[in-house]
Amino acid sequence: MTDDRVFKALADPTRRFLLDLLFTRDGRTLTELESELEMSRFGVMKHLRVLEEANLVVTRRSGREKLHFLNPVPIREIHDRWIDKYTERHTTALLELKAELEDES
Amino acid sequence: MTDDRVFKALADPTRRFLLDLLFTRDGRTLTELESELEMSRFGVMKHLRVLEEANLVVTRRSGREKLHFLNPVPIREIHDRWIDKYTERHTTALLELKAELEDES
DNA sequence: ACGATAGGTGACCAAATGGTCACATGTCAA
DNA sequence: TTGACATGTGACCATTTGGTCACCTATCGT
Repeated sequence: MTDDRVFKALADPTRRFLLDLLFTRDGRTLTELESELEMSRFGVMKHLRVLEEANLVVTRRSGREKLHFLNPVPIREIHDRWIDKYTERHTTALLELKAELEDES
Repeated sequence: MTDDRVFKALADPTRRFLLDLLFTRDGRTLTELESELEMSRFGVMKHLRVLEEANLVVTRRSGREKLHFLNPVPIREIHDRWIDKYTERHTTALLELKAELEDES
């Protein structure tokens, strides 16, 4: 199963935070990402490698730097696996209701 | 973080298979789900508990039976976290292209 | 009432995972 | 060309996780 890498990659909070960082701005280098985390460079590197092998992050080399980009395709595939077209409207409605309730509290 | 439970729950292939089973047909009991897996009842029970705590599965008791239902809401939330509305069209197009390519091969 | 059936708990073990470090390679800039 | 900087590798350790089992409780049908 190739999807296993994706889910394993998403299982760690640090890796999700890295995706969040790349979601706000793409094309960052390892050292730039490292500066946002309370962790050694090696730890961050390991996490980025896992994300890359899961195809959630794609990279491009530029001289001695390696630029990281978010790839949303695998996320979309997760969605499509358990949300069928018929009930999607319903699910969205539930989410909006939940958001409203949380705003009030 | 409450989302941590969701991602941890999805990280295991057995749990994803359980979700697949419930996706095809809801309202199954523990023993019915167990019969579909090569694992002891206790293993399946542990997995179902993790899914339930992540709110990916909701349950209802009926006598001595416990019925399990798939809840798609957390899946939808994952999607919305990293797919912004603007690029969603683009991602869908990529997926369709990928599906076409795989059909041909 | 009572055996059979459905579900539940806690302890326990092997394997996978997250994190750090010493050390190494490649590239920039003066 | 040489020192500083960006990235990479392998070994290593503590913790978490997946799985099983002995034992227990609750409910059904007869």
